[in-house]
Amino acid sequence: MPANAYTRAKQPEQVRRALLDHAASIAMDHGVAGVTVQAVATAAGVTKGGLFHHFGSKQALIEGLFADLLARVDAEIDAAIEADPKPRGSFTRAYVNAVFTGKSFGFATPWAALSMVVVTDPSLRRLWNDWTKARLKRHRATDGTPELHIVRLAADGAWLTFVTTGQTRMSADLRAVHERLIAQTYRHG
Amino acid sequence: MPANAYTRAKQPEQVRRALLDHAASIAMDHGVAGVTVQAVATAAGVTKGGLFHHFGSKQALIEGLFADLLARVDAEIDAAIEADPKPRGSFTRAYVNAVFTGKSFGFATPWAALSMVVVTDPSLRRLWNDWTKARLKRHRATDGTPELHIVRLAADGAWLTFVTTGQTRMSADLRAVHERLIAQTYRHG
DNA sequence: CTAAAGATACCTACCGCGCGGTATCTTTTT
DNA sequence: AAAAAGATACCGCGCGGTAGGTATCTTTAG
Repeated sequence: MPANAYTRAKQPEQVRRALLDHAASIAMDHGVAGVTVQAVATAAGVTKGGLFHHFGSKQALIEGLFADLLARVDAEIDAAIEADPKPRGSFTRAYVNAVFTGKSFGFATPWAALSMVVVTDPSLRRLWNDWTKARLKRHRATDGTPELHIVRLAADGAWLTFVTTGQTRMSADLRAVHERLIAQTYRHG
Repeated sequence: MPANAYTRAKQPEQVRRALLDHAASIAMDHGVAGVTVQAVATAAGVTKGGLFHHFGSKQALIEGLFADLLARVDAEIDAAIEADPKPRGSFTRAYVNAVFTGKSFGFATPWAALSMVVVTDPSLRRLWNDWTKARLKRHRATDGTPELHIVRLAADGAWLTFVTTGQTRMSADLRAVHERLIAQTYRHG
């Protein structure tokens, strides 16, 4: 009934969420270059001014998006580790599975677009490095071997391959690599 | 002696080279975002108009740069394969060595910055994919096993790690991974 | 309970900047 | 003379960001 966006009910939490969600969506559909302040605001049904109220700068928006996505990955990996009966290599398995078939970290996620800007942007790079570093320290007892390290690196490489080939679905080749890497986490060094 | 760039001797080949070289240099120093038409032209001692005479668009400049760098990598890898006494895994070894310590493809090269735009830009992506595909087909007899595939993927992953951590030199950790991967190319599946 | 007062949410309108690109001119080369 | 090489001056566009207004919500004083 408002007809005018001015007079509608104010729901800051939902607007903030909408901004993050649409930013992620745009990144997925049109690449990171498509993530402009104007585009995100419009998609979320808000003006640029409104966006800048929630995020003081574009940088802040990107960092917010990144942190949001990272938190989901974190939860997903924790859940996977907990469900894994075998402690040794459990983190590596969770990580590999997350990369290949994860709901929040797999190929068909905003990460595909976002991972590129992570490389570019120093502050995002720091967030990512802190995360990996903390994870590594935390699972050093179960996943500290060089063999498992290489397995994780290979998963990263597969990820890179996927991104550069621009596929939308996993090829049979990648599936084979996935299986092989998982199997490798059960081998003893 | 010219004082005025107008009256200096014209050497189109060298100017073209200078444009590509400085574009690469800028990409290394200031990231891919720093590679603007103006910046490249100025660095090469030419105006924008001059640059556009050699490259009809920025896209053409980037593609030219990419092709140029790729050609060097190609040569380096060919040389490494030829110098390798053992045929089995020779391409994988050449590739891994190129990634870790290569003069034209390693960490301290313009590739670190350029690889990001490769992911973004569809046409560059195609060039890269064609290259890898051709290489893979060519060395299928000696490097076609899944084990070697994973080794190459791990090298890519290590490369990604290096880029995201923003280091300028190789860590001891990465050196260890390098050795391990090379060793793995000598193992029989 | 009510209404003023303040904070919060959001919009409209604008700005400066640097980008890629073009048109046209001058000089050199062939 | 003609073509190539390069300079100069300009343009439009979209970007991130700002200023100041107007709603709605929350708190508090009477």
